[in-house]
Amino acid sequence: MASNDCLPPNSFDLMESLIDYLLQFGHLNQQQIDLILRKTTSLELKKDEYFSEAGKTPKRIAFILEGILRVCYYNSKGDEITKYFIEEHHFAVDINSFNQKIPSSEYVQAVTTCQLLIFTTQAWEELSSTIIPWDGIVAKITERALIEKVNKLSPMLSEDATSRYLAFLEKFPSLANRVPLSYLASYLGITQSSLSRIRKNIR
Amino acid sequence: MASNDCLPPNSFDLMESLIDYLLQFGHLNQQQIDLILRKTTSLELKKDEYFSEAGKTPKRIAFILEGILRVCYYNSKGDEITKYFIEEHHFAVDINSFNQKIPSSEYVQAVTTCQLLIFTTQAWEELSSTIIPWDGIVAKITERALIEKVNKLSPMLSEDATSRYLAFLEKFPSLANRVPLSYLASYLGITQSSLSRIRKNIR
DNA sequence: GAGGCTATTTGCCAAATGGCAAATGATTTC
DNA sequence: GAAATCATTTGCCATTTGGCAAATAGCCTC
Repeated sequence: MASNDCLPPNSFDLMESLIDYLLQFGHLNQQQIDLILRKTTSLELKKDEYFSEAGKTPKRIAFILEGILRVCYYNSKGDEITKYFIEEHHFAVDINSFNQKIPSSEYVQAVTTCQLLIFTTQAWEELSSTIIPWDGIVAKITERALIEKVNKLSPMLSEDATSRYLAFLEKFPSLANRVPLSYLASYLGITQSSLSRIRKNIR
Repeated sequence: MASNDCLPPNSFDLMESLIDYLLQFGHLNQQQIDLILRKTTSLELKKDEYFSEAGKTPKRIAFILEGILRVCYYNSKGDEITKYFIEEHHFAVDINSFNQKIPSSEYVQAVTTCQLLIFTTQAWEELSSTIIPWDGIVAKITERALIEKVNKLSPMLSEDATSRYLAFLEKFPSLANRVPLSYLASYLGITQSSLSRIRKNIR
C-alpha cells in the first residue's frame, strides 16, 4: 500500500523536493527519509478546488510539489479576502487549527492545478514520535514560514497600491495574469477596479 | 550572584508572570522553574531607550514584565516604520537574527519605561540543553507570537485608516495618547497629518 | 516666564482610491 | 455560433489620503 505504487514515473524526483526542503532545517538519515516518504500520499488538486475549508478541522498537511495555493477568508463585511499565496515547495495548512484541532476560519484553495504530497494528522504525529529531529525541523519550518509572512505583510502597509502590485509581480511573475483580479485585489488590499487601473497605468 | 538579590520586594510576583506565561505552553516542575528564574536578570529600560539596535547581533531576549516595546526599522525611502508593538507578558527579540546569530535589521525600543527580565544567549542555550521541554515550549511561544502578528497585520490591509486606528485604540487604549504620533502613524501605514485628521473626525 | 525646540494640528491642493454602473471582453453552455 | 454568464475595464464623481508649509500647542531649559 505504499502510495508510490501508483505515482507517475517522475514521482521520485518530485518527492525529492520535499526531502531537499526538510534537510534545509535539520539532518535526517536515509531510514528516516524513507519513513517520511512512506507516510505521504500524493494528490492532484485541480484549479479552484479546495484543500481545506473554513468551519472544518484540518486533518492533513500538504507539501506543494507543483502549483500555487491561496489562503482566503471572509471578513466582517462579507468580502472574500485572499490572505496570502503559498508557493511551490512549501507546506500548506492552517497551522493553528491543525495543532489545536479546532475548526479553521480559512479556506485553502488551488489557484492553479497542484501536485501535492499529503500527510494525515495521524501520519504527522507518528513522524513526530518516531523521528527524533522531526519536531525540531517542523518548528524551524513553521517559524521560517511565519516570519516570511510577517516580513511580506508588514512593509505592504507603508507602500502604495502600485508598489504592492509591482512587488507581487516580482514574486509571482507567472501568476499575475492567470489569477482572477479579485484574488489579487483583495490580497493587495484594494478594489478590483483600482487594480485594473493600476495595470493600465503601468503599461 | 543570583540576580534576585537586588530586586525590589515585589520581584517574585513580577517574575511569577514569566512562569505563568511559560506554563501556558507546557509543563515545568519546580526545579526547572527555579533554574529558569536563576538564569534571568532584571533590567529597567527607560522610555525611548533601545533594547537592541539594527546592525547588531542580538545577544539577549527580554520578557516584558511591565511596559510596552516597539519594533521599528528604516524602509528604503528612509522613513522610520514602526513594525509592531510588543505588550506586557510577551517576549521581545528579533527571533530570526537571534537564532541565526546575524545582525538585526530592526530596533527594539521602549515606548514606555519597561521592567524586563533578560536572558542572555548563553543562558537561553543552557536552558535549551538542560530543560527537556524547553525547546518545545519556546517553539510554541514563537509560533503563537508570529501567528498573532500575521493575524493582526493581515486584515489591516483591507481596512481603511480610521478602522485601523480604532482597532489600535481597542488593543492599546492607554497608549494612543502617550506615544508620538509618528510611531502610531507609521504603524498604521499613514502619514502623521492623516492620523491627526482622523483623530479630529472621531471626536 | 521668555525663548527655543519639538510635536501636533490645520489649510490648501494634488493624487490615489473607492463606489457604482455601464461597456467591453472572455468563457461556457447548449 | 448565439445566448448566457462571468471577468475585466472604463467613466464619473465622491472620499480618502498625501505633500507641503504654516500655525498652534506642548515641553524643556535657563
